[in-house]
Amino acid sequence: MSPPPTPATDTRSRILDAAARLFHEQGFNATGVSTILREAGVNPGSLYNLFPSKDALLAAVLERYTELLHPVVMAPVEARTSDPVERVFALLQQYREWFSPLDFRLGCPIGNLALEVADSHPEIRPLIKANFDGWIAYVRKWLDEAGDRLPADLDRDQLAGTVLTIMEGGLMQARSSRSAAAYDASVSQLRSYFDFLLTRGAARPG
Amino acid sequence: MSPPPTPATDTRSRILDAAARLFHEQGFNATGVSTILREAGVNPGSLYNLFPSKDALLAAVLERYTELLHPVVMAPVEARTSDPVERVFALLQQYREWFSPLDFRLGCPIGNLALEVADSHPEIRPLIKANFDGWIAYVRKWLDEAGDRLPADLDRDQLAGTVLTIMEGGLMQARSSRSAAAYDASVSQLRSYFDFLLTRGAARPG
DNA sequence: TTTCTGTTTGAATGTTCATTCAAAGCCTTG
DNA sequence: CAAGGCTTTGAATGAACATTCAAACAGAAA
Repeated sequence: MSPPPTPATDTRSRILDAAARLFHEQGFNATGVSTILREAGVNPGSLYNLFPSKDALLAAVLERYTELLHPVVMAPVEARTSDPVERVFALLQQYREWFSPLDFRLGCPIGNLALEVADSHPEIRPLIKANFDGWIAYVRKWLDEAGDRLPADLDRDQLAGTVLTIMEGGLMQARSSRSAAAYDASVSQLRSYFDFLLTRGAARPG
Repeated sequence: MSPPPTPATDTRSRILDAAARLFHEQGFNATGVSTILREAGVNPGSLYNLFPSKDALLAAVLERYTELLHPVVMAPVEARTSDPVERVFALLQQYREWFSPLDFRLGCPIGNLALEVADSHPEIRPLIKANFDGWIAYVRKWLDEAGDRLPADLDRDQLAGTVLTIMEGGLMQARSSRSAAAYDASVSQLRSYFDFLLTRGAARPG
């Protein structure tokens, strides 16, 4: 799973760290390779020895996000609560806690890239989709684990996707207003919807 | 309301049309001024005579979107149905009809810019927020018009914001997967939530 | 016709961009 | 120690970038 410890591993990590941070803070197009080089403490030749192009570096950053989804995003959520329904809201709460200290100046690193490079970089789009799919799969798993607390006729795939929709759409508005209110509003409405679903699940026949 | 017909009015329109289209298709940073000039059939001096900078041009594009919100976005929706609740879903349906013919290659022009330039261009962010606020205000108005069909204790501001969340978050996923499914899923869950709210409104005491 | 204001022309500017490459260095293997 | 292959160095390259400006032009006013 982890690559062999060749001399370039450190360099590769430093580049990926710097690139991921800068792409998140400034966007892909607005981040110059020279800035990545400076922040990573590396020369152009080293970067281009490891990554054939800036686009390939972006691809590597997105592959890394996929790898980090469990340890960085999902494991802390699952450690917070064991109730599958509460895990959904713990996940949404975690994003709030990550971004509200910065007044929502940054958005979701994947979502930002999704809107910036989705149709200009055909080879990147699948990597973004893979991140979204992985994220949704966890939510979907939790909804499954909720079993018959949720209505039997509920489309759980749809609902899992909607949780991501709420997170991304809410974060976008929070960023535009530099305030948590819009994010909280959407999460609060989702909670209200879940309350309804749980009532309907509890009232099931048989 | 409309500017006086000075000779530069046509030029200004052509530039704004081209810039709006290109920013939507390619993003702000990925669109070169030279491309805008070519597509608008205009020379650099003309553009810089009317707009002091590329950033100022972006600001003008966003002001124009604000002006077009009613005639282009909301009036067609209000013409489609007079039922205020159905207008919410007609609005969401309209975005689907705009973007599905292009396989969701483009996203919401405002949303795209929101994530791309929100924190690098401080003077632009309020213009994005104004667009969002105007959009939400229509939804909010419709929710008001629904009167006691909706529960009295419903936070209608929150719900109106959530409708935008669903649109933006759904569109982002539709773009990443090049498919309407993710968008439809979120709209469908919102419909289910509205059905619940309408039931609860109808069942009100008194 | 002359003057004036606003508009357009388009070549030129200087900067920043992603990328290249020959040379030097390092580290492992024989 | 010698050989060979990654790895790093960092100056150099050419393209694309946003922007400028002096000069030409257009149309209205006097």
